Amino acid sequence: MAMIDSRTNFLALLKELSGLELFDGYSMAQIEDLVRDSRVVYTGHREQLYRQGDEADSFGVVLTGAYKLIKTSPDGAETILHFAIAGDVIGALLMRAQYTSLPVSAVAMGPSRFLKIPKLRYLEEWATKPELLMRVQNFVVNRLSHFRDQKAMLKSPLAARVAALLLTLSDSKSKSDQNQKQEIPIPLTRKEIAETLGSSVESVIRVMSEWSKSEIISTSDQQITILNPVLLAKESQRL
Amino acid sequence: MAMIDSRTNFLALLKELSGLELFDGYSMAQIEDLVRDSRVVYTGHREQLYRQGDEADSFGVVLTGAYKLIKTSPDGAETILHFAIAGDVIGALLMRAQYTSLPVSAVAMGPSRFLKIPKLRYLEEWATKPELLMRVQNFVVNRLSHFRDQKAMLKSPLAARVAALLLTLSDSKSKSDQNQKQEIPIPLTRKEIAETLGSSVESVIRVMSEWSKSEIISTSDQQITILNPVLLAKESQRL
DNA sequence: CGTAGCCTTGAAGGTGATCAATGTTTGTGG
DNA sequence: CCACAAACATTGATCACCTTCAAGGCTACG
Repeated sequence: MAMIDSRTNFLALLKELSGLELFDGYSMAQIEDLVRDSRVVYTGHREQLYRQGDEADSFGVVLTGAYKLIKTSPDGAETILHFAIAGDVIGALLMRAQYTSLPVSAVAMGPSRFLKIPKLRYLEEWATKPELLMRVQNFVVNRLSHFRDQKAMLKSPLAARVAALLLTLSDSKSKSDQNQKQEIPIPLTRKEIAETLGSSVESVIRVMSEWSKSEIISTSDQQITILNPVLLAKESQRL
Repeated sequence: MAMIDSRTNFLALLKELSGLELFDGYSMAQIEDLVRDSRVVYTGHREQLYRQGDEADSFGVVLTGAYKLIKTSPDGAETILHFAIAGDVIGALLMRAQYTSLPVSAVAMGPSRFLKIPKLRYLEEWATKPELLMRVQNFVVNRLSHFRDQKAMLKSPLAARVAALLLTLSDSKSKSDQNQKQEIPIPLTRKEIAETLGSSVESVIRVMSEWSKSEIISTSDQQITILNPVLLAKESQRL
């Protein structure tokens, strides 16, 4: 179950927050104001942080681990809309006006920590600071940009779309965009890849096992490693 | 060619702007501050308002008509990402930081008018007003929400996706969501529908001519009318 | 030790893309 | 105002990519 830790060394938390892009340049005191009344939530693997349809009464930041944002169709099919990794902001755009219900669920991928900030805090503190609003927008812009890229690849064969997804996810870190091998920073199942691309598990598996054979990628557990980014990039351009 | 009208009755323009959702509740004087140095741009059918890759040095509001936001792939394929109708804000999220190049092109669908506001104005006026930023965010949220809905339908048959698109576009107006027939407020070709859904013209035509025969929709020129919204909604739910 | 989640492989079948050809409407320049 | 080009709509035939269905193995976990 999700556990709430209200007693964690508060100073340590502030320090952790000040390392995030979102709060870059803010003083500890300022950050303290912004996250007052917030709580750190621990979620285990596959545990729900937010449930689609519930009232949107908080937003927050991913501290460690990752969450997938899922939309569940009436017929039970699930679509993954976004992978939120550490530093990512979730739900901020819903914090306005009256009642809003969550358009998606958030589910942890592996043990993760999330800083849950109450809606009131947003309305009173965040929403009055243009600089902060702009920073939040940054995250939205990134998400929009992913949507754009994925939509533009709708007519490409599945292999190209999978390749592009893997490259994007590894780029998130973009430590060294050399021809070196790159790890994908989140544990990712074939099913999740399929649900992200609107495809079927089996098809994704067929595509990826080819790459495993030709040593373009390798998987152990659910850690995918891109062994040959150059070849994978070539795959992503296939017509 | 695009024409710029810097002498239009300025008062009339202000009045027009004050009728937009974006400026709802703002005084003429306030609006005047926000749009100082802006120009009304006239674009003809199929004419480009913005070109993908160009520098993002302005943003703005659609006054009349409509624009489609297109992403062109290196291989020449075009994907339509968004239909911006009157009142919609375009490009605002790009108005920050240093240099940014436009991720999409904007092309007029029929004769349209656009209020082009210089980047500087955004940075100095808009970006300092939380209330205004939140309003702009509203438009982004809507766009995100469309992306979500479309992505969630990726596994549905083409007919369902076309139906959903038509319903969404007619809902934009959402004057009366009765079972009455509804007009789609923008001239729309089958090719554009295909490019929106990542499909082919021929397939879209096959789907839609069925509906024409069964009197669910009708087309004259490029004006599509939904004759039977209920049946079309049923189509959109087909597995 | 049994269930649940994940991975894999094979076979069959369908949806929709592609190619090709033609009609229709719109727009443009002589 | 006519002729020609460009954009749009349509229909048919073929075929590939993926989905679906089925069955089995593997690992983790209570």
